[in-house]
Amino acid sequence: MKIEDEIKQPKFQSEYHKLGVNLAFTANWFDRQITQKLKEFKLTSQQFNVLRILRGQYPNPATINLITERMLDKMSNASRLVDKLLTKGLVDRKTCPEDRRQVDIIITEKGQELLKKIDEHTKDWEAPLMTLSKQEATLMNDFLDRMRGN
Amino acid sequence: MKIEDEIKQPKFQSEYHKLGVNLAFTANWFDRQITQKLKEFKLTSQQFNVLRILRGQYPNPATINLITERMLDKMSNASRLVDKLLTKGLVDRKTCPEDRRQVDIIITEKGQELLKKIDEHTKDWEAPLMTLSKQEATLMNDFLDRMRGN
DNA sequence: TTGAAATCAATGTAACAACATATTTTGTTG
DNA sequence: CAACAAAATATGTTGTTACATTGATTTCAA
Repeated sequence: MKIEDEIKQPKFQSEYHKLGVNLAFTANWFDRQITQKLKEFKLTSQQFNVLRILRGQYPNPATINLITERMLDKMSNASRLVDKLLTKGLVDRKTCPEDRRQVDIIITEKGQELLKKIDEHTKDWEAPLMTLSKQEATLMNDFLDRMRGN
Repeated sequence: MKIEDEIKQPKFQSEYHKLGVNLAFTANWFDRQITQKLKEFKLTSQQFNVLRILRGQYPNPATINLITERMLDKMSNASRLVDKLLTKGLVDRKTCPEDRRQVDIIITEKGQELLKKIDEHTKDWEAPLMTLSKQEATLMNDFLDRMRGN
């Protein structure tokens, strides 16, 4: 459905204005889908994001700093997200011996298994994106990159 | 900067996976920019969104339902957003005489003036989007629409 | 016409986000 | 080495979001 119909706004001031609205709306829509799917696994999309970062590091530990650097939403509080994952037993946390200001965080076996189970579904979650051809996806990635500035 | 560098992830499983991440990241980045700019006017981006919907209706009133239908984030609580705008004197609210379950909400003179002042800046806020040509913006709007499914 | 169902908005609540501040440890410089 | 700055993380606070529930009004059907 065209964005004009989704939010019942018959016309926009410009193609650019429309793009801003469309971008916000679509991203919100997409995130909501993912959030919904993750509910089954009792994870928020941010927790999922962190968990995947930790898997990417495994078997090396990650610090809070490293996690923050790689998160999609850099303002959110990695400390407290890790707390949540810790109480679920999905990560281990201990203070780094070399620099006791830092903490070393590692994904646990349980965390890896959870991710593996989720992996079986992620292809489906990307289905909406597959309405674009691979060339179009590449082009859109390029557009998005340029949009955030050279 | 390419998304790989932004979140320091050297490669993605597929162009589609990358697109999902890029979409989330860029939209978040864009919203954060707008949020920052709106701070000067003491509005959140959602309040701004509602205010513009009300201007679109003017001089007709809008109900909470109508606002919700047109909002970008349809899950957020239009009731409470209107509350906020009310205490700032940017909107008027009274129960609809024809159907006393509904409430009629209208943007005030003060609200219109605020929007007018903000209008002077919105072109600048769209600057990132203007790194795309008009054709590219149109194409991208099409991609986004398709992505949300025919 | 009256009672159940539907509609519209408001509210309660738990979790989360944004931002500022505090705490602990390390680095630096006179 | 002492004192101060910087770095890394944690915590406090205030406001917001998501979702469920409630309360009021209208609609509709028996």
